[in-house]
Amino acid sequence: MNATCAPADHPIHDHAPLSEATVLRAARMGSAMGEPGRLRLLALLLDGRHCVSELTAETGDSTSLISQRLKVLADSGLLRRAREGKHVYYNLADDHVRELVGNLLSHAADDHP
Amino acid sequence: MNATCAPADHPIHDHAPLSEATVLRAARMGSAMGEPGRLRLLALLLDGRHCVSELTAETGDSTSLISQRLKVLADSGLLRRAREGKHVYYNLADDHVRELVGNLLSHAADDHP
DNA sequence: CTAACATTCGCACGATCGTTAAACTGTTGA
DNA sequence: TCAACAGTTTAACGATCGTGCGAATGTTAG
Repeated sequence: MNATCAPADHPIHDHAPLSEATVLRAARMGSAMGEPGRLRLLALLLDGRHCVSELTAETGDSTSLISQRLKVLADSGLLRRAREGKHVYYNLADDHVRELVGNLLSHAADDHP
Repeated sequence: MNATCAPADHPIHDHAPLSEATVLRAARMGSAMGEPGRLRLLALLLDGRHCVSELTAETGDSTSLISQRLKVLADSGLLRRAREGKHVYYNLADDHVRELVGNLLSHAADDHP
């Protein structure tokens, strides 16, 4: 019945206006970052844009697999795609994403040194 | 054969020393954040600690389900757990995590306004 | 012991991952 | 123009993993 647990201990933060759609979009991004293979691609892309063949060479995975992973990342809004001749270049969507990925990796890095 | 795609266009960023273990830990966190139910819990916890029964009341989900989700979040390193009498309080692990979750949600919020 | 709060177990269902093979798309040279 | 080719994407399939539910099990206070 009674929902209050702590006597009086409410830090009073204002909720950002958290719509359901926002939660879904954020979860999609989190989920996209939440697989080692895709996260490794994001890490490589912190250095700047790369084309699919570069990424296949750097990771050793098949072109098909890399392409599928890139699609998930792009669909979630983390990557942007640009065709240039025979090659397709992928890049982090913006600096906000760059910061997000950087923070995630750095937090994981100095979590248990 | 030839791996170079762009003539000469290398932004020269220094890689953080990105160990495999770091990638796995980061992916685990991303994956934990990557499900709407769990992300909603993280959002609620931005305001400060909450006990399981509070979260159950605020979300309308079953205690069992909330507890399972909290376990995934805690195991990934995002949450800390503290028992206090009959209640178990959960809180974001640290300010780094608070920033991470905040960034993810805010980026998703103003992505497609 | 009982009641309140929380966690864990077993199971069914759906989602996701990687592989293989086929389909596109754009470039190059006869 | 057309055919051959490199680069990339898509489809189909089996295997694996994750999610949520309900029941059973802990844990703590009175």
